Amino acid sequence: MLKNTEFTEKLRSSGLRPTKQRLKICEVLFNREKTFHFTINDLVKNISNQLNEKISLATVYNTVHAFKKKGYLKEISINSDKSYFDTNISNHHHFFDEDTNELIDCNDDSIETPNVKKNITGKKINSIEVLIKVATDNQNHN
Amino acid sequence: MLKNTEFTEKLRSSGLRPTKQRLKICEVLFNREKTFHFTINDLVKNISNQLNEKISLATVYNTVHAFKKKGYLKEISINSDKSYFDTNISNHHHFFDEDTNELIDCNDDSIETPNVKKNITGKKINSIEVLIKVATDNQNHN
DNA sequence: TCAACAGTTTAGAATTATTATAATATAGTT
DNA sequence: AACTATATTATAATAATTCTAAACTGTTGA
Ligand SMILES: [Mn+2]
Ligand SMILES: [Mn+2]
Ligand SMILES: [Zn+2]
Ligand SMILES: [Zn+2]
Repeated sequence: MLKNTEFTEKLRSSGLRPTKQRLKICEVLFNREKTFHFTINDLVKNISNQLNEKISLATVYNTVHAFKKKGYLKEISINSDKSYFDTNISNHHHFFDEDTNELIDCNDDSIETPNVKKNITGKKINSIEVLIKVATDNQNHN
Repeated sequence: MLKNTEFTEKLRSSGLRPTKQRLKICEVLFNREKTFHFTINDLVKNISNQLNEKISLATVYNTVHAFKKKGYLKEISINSDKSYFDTNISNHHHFFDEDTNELIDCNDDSIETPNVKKNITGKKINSIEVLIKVATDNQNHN
């Protein structure tokens, strides 16, 4: 549970001005026990629920992208409809529940990061991510 | 190299009427030595290049989704901008070159499908896919 | 053979996530 | 306080995708 002044410091130290919009978004995103996944729309709803003031949609996009660039968020693409963001910035993998559209972190005891035996020449590996799609086992034969 | 009559049979056997649009799309997608990845826009361009007639965008979308539903194509989400489709329907993994936005199949000697040690209760695993993002190793410190 | 009908194609409109614009406001600095 | 770079905002623009509803076509069975 970071305080407001700590967010201020964190933002300033990464070259982002601690505006009241950014501080509020920090509260919503990082004042939590557990990490979580969200869409921009989820975040906009959370902001108007948990806080009195409104933050413009453009600012929410700007801030999320700024936080991603600074490494405070990760972006996850499951389908082309919308982007998911993750406050868990550690290297980890995901289950995606196709029934509920829910994204769930894999623990280390669920799966291990696979070993890349041959990489593409001249390229650096930026990330290795496993996505496990699951659904209820109802045998649909359409 | 399948012939037109073979595509006709394939379509009919999966409950899709072999219209001339679908047969043309089959030619463009499946009359190849190697599998490949494409976007809807790529496919539309290929159609107007390789063939005389034009197929409406709505039909291209309809057909690609129908083929995906029948298991003749796979959809891959790398970023939220657009969907990629894959004529390689086998279980395999991908490199994504962030410099060129190119999607490249992993061979079995590049990576092995990771083992899922614990699945979510009551759910069936539909797919396990690894995505390796690579880029040129130029040390950008912005 | 051919009428009937379900399935398909199509142009264009609608939807939706995201990005761009450009005017206004604010934070940090002197 | 004044200055300047940054940030916010409402709104417009963009772009991928889906929807609509009218016209067309493949299949079937009388
Ligand atoms: Mn889709
Ligand atoms: Mn994006
Ligand atoms: Zn996660
Ligand atoms: Zn592939």
